[in-house]
Amino acid sequence: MKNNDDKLISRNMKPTAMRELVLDALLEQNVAVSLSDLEKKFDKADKVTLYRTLKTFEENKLIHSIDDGTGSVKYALCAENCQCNPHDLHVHFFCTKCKHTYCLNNTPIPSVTLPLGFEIKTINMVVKGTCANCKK
Amino acid sequence: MKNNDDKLISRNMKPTAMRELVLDALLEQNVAVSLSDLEKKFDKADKVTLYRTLKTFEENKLIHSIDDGTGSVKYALCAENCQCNPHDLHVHFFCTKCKHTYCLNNTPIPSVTLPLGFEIKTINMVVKGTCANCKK
DNA sequence: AACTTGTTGTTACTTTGTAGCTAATAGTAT
DNA sequence: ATACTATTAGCTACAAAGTAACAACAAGTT
Repeated sequence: MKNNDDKLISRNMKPTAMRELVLDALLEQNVAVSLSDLEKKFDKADKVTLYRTLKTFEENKLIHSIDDGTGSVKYALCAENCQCNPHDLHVHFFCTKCKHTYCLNNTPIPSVTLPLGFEIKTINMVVKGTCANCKK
Repeated sequence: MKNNDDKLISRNMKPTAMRELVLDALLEQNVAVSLSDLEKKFDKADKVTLYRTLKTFEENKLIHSIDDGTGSVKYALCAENCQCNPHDLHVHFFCTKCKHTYCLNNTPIPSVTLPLGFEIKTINMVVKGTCANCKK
């Protein structure tokens, strides 16, 4: 628990009970989670509070959001010192069978050359298909 | 108008008035449009009809959908003989200033190497930043 | 103890996307 | 032409996601 507090503090957030709980939940997952996933997990907790907890985490770059095309945004932990710059970003994978969204942390987003005058700030790259688990 | 009919017919759709209208609207745009954009444009037309027209177009690969992360799916015309396979796909660009979503038709999606066991079906790649128009 | 600031809970509303039914239209066979 | 069939269009209604506004609470500070 102390560990998680440190994570929160080092990202300039007060380590409240709610935040510890949500951070714990994120830590024990190997796939990205949505707001409604969290709602199901903590069915006593308020939806808006969870929502704001995620937003706060995101603002402080503890987690990043993934728009995987399912209609609900997913969230996953950032790497230790991530600043969410384009070169920090990795590819995400959505499995159409198990409906899980993975961070492919070892698959950086390839660089693209844009037309003249277009300036990149960030990239979202989602590959869809079947994951290693579902292929078996 | 005959032109558009051909486009519809060659993609196995009956050239109805509604479809011609929507196709026209898509043709005259150089940016991707959302359902609500169309609703504003044709404020006499029913939202659900527009919705289904887009769905039909998409199924028949006349247009493709783009999830640009704004929360509303955008649509844009496919190239003449597009089959929407991974190698047919191009990068999309969302300008955070003018809020327009562009098809970068000349910017194919770079290939990525996935971890073992992951099988690709399709890719969505959206670059966000400032477009050439807004940079000036 | 009173004040300030940040966090949580409640309610309520907007926007997207969509299902289900009905009405209109058109294409086909008698 | 008429009746039958299949598509397409319009209407109503609803669920889910995201979020704004405000009140209640907690915690730290003078």
